Amino acid sequence: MLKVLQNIAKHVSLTKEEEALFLSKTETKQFKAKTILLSAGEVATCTYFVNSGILRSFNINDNIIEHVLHFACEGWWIGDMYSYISEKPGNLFIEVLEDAEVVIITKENQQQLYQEIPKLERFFRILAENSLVSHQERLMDNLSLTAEERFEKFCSKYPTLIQKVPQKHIASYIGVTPEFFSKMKARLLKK
Amino acid sequence: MLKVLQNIAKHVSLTKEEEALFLSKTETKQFKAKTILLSAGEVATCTYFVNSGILRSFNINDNIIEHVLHFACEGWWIGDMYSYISEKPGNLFIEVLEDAEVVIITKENQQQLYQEIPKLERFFRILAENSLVSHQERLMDNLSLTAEERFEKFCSKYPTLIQKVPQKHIASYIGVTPEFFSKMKARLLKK
DNA sequence: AAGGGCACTTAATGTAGGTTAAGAAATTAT
DNA sequence: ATAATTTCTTAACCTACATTAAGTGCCCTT
Repeated sequence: MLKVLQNIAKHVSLTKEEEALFLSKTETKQFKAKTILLSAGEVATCTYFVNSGILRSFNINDNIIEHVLHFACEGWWIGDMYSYISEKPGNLFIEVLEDAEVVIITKENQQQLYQEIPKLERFFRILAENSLVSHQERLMDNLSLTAEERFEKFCSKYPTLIQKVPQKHIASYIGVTPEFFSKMKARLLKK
Repeated sequence: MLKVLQNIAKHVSLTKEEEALFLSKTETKQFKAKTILLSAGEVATCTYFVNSGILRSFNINDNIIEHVLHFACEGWWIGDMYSYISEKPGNLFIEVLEDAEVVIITKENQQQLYQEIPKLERFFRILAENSLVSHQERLMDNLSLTAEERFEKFCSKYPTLIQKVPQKHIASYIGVTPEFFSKMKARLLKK
């Protein structure tokens, strides 16, 4: 079965007809690494589900410094929620880090789906709640843990990502500079 | 009209019967300042809506240092989402900072309400999405702004809170020690 | 295979914010 | 009112992490 449907089935169960309806309102596309799916300043009109590959969302501060908000690999959803719900230009970029296949839902179609399959309202509620919890945890971690502890937590939480994405992006996600990250890593290897 | 109902009406419209049903599944209580509504280690079984007064949620690190996750005053919802959805013991305390009147919904009742009034599923989806957006913004702010900038942002976002809650809690929310916060405030006043 | 960028490392130096400690001011309790 | 606690301030000193800068390795592209 398709990965999106499997993902939805984790929280709500759709009939075959509903699944077909859902799929008819989505589009699946392939993207090469380095493709930008969304740029800061644009209004986010879509939500993305990753079938394969890796994406990241990030913003750019003072036109110089990038901050990674989120990585998304197989089975994850990603988007710019702020821009999506406010329909205002957002601050996030969404970029393909590793060749990816992505399921795309436009906001328009998502709204229609909410009318036609109210169960999806529940699904996306649960998705938002879970995402909220992990953002809360990350926020508290940033307030109370050292960079080293945050890195360890990252490693145990996303073991596959460490080998696959440039470490400067992991540094950014953790909240340190690439230089400090490199030093910290060397220190950890000595132990 | 009651504040909770007004709050719900911002996103979905209920009939009189639905409103009555909703209210029948809630309980409104008064609490004195310093009351602890939820302690770390407990399973959160309720969500709270603040009619009046001020609450805060926080965790305690290494049994010493408190970190404020959230303030909630009139018209805000508060709870321990992690514990609430996982039904595991949580890390958060919820405390009354200023005598408060609080509308309480148990998880059990909330689940029933989802069945009986599917529109509430949408309401709480929107609530979670909005909360997610503000947590994302705060996370990025913690990564990219200085303490001073975060404080200024806090002031413009929650102007009423500054006079009302002990500044050590604001320091904690911002992510600095009370001592540094005091120094920073003195510096800002000189300008 | 050579050249040009990225990504990573290392090291010197700088700074935002933490820690410790002690006293002053403001609340709260008696 | 007075004592007791909590909150806030100030100041000296400390550290985790940032900045700058230079050098190394390595994937791309042609």
